[in-house]
Amino acid sequence: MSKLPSLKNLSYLLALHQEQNFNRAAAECNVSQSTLSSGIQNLEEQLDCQLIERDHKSFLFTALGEEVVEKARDIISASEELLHYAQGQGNIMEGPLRLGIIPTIAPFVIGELSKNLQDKFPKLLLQLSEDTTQNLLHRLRNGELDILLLALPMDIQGNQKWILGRDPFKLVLHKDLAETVGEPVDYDKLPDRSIFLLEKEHCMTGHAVAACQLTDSIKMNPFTATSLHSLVQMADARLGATFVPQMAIDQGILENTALVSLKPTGQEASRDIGLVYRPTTSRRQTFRKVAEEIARLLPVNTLN
Amino acid sequence: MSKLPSLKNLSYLLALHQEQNFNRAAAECNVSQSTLSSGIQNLEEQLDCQLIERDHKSFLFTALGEEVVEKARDIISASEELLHYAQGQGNIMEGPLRLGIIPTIAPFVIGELSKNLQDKFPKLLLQLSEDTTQNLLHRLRNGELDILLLALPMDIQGNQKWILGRDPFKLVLHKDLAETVGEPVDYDKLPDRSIFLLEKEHCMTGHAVAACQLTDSIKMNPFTATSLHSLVQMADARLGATFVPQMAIDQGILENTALVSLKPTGQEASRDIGLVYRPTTSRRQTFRKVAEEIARLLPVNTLN
DNA sequence: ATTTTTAATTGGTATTTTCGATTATCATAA
DNA sequence: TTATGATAATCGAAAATACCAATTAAAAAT
Repeated sequence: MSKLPSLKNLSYLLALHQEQNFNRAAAECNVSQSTLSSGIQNLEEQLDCQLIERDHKSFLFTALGEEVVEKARDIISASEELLHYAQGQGNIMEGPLRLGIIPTIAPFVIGELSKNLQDKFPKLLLQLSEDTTQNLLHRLRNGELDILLLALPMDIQGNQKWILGRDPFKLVLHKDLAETVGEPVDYDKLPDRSIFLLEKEHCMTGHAVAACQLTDSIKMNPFTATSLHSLVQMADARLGATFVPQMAIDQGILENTALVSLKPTGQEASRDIGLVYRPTTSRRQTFRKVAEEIARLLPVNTLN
Repeated sequence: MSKLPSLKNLSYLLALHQEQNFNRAAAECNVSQSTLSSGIQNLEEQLDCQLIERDHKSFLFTALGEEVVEKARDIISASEELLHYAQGQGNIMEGPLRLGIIPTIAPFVIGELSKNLQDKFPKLLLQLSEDTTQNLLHRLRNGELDILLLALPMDIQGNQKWILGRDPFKLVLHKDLAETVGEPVDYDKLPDRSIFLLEKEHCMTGHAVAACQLTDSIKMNPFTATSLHSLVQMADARLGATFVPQMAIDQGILENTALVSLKPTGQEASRDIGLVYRPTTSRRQTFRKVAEEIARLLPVNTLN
């Protein structure tokens, strides 16, 4: 049996893949450029294959090299987890936990969540990161993040998920406008172009449109906001109506406004909230406990 | 950041766990006893925890040590897979594939399967192992086997599975006896204690009894056989009736006998055939192709 | 033409790994 | 009680390796 590749060399490869430059990668690993260079050559010899194509000035990862990087990432992160686990004496609720959250969820859960986790698991070091779904998924894959709190349905690529709960959408509008619309909501009574939404980078836009059966509706205004708080301000200025998730309302986003929230048409106008993680993780138990904490904060908890 | 544990030391730990003896473990790893001993100590220092309790003569793995072994196994096998993958230039259908099969499936698929795999993937080295479900699951966990072909439903512990297809049970009896029973089968017309089954180590016994709704029936004979071929011989000797899976009949197990097969009572008298693998594997693609080959050999193919 | 940037190479040093021999401890047999 | 055998830890020397600084080689930028 040939010798296993060393974790050190694999980590050199990962750094090189990330930096795409020997010097920077070497600095990243706190070794000299020559060390990293020969480490990579060493690895190629051991694996008996070409990982990068060199052209005397620059280089390129081969297809096989890219795949080796993928697998190496899993191995390195599993090793890091083992190290951390053992050093924590088997206490799974200890050490850093890097959680990524999309912007239409983050502001309405992180306050309560970090307080509750701090109380229950004081040694857990929660590191939050707010970004779009696509960026978060990329960073999860990279090993830069451990778990993601996303709105579903969504293509989560090769990852696994737990559905934590449901978050209903509410139609939010000025109370004067609400009177002319009445309940149940009849979108036809709204003026054309009077529904404002977030930029399409935010998955909530798609979810709200789908959930409320408004695809291609003339009612929608082409101007898009970058945050829920902007949307609320616009609605409060009588510019029109918008959709706001229940969790934002529960957190008081409508306080000090003249806005009211109505139940939209369609019996299931809601998004699912899910926790997403790599299938190769060895920290399911840790994640599960965090999942339970998050689920308790949601408008509708469906975690079984 | 503290240094990652070396794969070498982790493999020493695994060997020690398997052999429960420093000398044998060292021999297993092709190193001296002192090397292995200090490797373990080294690992304990790096992980900053006690993995084994020593009492100057013998030793015992601590609870934490056992858990570290579990995680280390995943890391080592992922590394082996990476090595193998890269050395095979990314060809996933190459090198050894260790497949475990239960005795009530093995004889009826391995002939065709190994022939087909040999034809399609000549570089794939299929290594078969026949054992009971429980032993196979243990060996899968150990990293001793890569995938298992089992009959389901079954507790497959933390593993993952694909359902490949269905295998109906048939009631098999001597043609003279069959005349007195008639169709549809009425078990009441069979003499008491005239149904013979396999030893209870074989999961097929439970599956057949459940599928045909015969729990605690007075019709069953307490004598149990160790193989399907024995059962068939007994039925042919007019000792009674028995259940035989369709795949065995398709393979001609009833040839040169005076036996007939009848459809048992109960609309779903069948077992599922599933392929089971570790959730941490990185060879899903390889396994999937094997799964497809196996599914094609089953009486009812349900692999989607 | 010169300088800068990049990765590979070289040669020497420091570190780590490994082994064989030895020691210490215990269980068991004589 | 004293040998004997088995075990795991320890020690010191030897071998393997990992690492760095300096250099080279090639290309790109100035």
